[in-house]
Amino acid sequence: MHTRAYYEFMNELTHTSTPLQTLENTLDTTFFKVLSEPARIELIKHLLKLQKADIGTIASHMSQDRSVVSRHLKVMLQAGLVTSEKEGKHSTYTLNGEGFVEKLESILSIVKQATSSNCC
Amino acid sequence: MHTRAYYEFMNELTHTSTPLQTLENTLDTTFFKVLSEPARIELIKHLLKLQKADIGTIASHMSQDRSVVSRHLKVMLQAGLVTSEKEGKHSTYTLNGEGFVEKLESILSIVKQATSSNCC
DNA sequence: TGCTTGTGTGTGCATTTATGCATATGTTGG
DNA sequence: CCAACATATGCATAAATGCACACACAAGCA
Repeated sequence: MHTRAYYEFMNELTHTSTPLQTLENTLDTTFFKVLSEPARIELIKHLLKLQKADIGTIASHMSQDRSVVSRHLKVMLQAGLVTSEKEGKHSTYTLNGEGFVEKLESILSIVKQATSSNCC
Repeated sequence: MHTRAYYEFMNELTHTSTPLQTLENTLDTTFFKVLSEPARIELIKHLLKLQKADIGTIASHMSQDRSVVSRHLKVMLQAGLVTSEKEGKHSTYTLNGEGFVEKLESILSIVKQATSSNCC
């Protein structure tokens, strides 16, 4: 399952414009906001270890309640950082490693370009 | 002028450990928190254009008050994203483009490693 | 020296936002 | 219908923002 935001930021990766304009689009704060929360970083860590897991399993490794973990995953899902899959009663979550890396690469590329001497 | 945090994260770049441990150290939320605020992204944009500017000049391009801009710059200074320099009555701020890029590169490197199949 | 102006920063305050927790609701399988 | 899981919803708390104001400090001038 992919959200609309997921396709939007995937589309961003191939989008080109003036450096400063592209920088503003790429440095969307939502992506960073997702990563600015320690609980979500811990979530990412667990997803890396577990590869694919339901909320109950993830929550059992954390101090927070299932409902809290669910909300965090919802945010990460909207940002395209994780993908979810319904398997009957369970919903499994997986870290979107590729999307994560690609997003970082696009940010790095734009920042490099914007900070180069012959940009602005 | 460089803060203690600046040297700390510069030191991080050469620090090596197990992938998951390094990931936890590298994905420190403070760096992302700095970038999760739209006003600070706008600040970065202006610093890119102006190269080097005092707070008054920057604030004149933004809707926020000088005191607000000052506080944001303080946060970015502590994160090592900008550097400041005192020139008599004025304090000029400059975007630490190199540090920014290096930080992103180190994050990308760790995430790539952590999300590779033969990591955990 | 003493005063004033301009610049940067600290602080109190109201508001917004997000978190965590508990609980309720929804949904699927048995 | 019940059990198990996920998710939605109030609610209290904490944290950050923006604003206004006050303070600190350097520079210029009478």
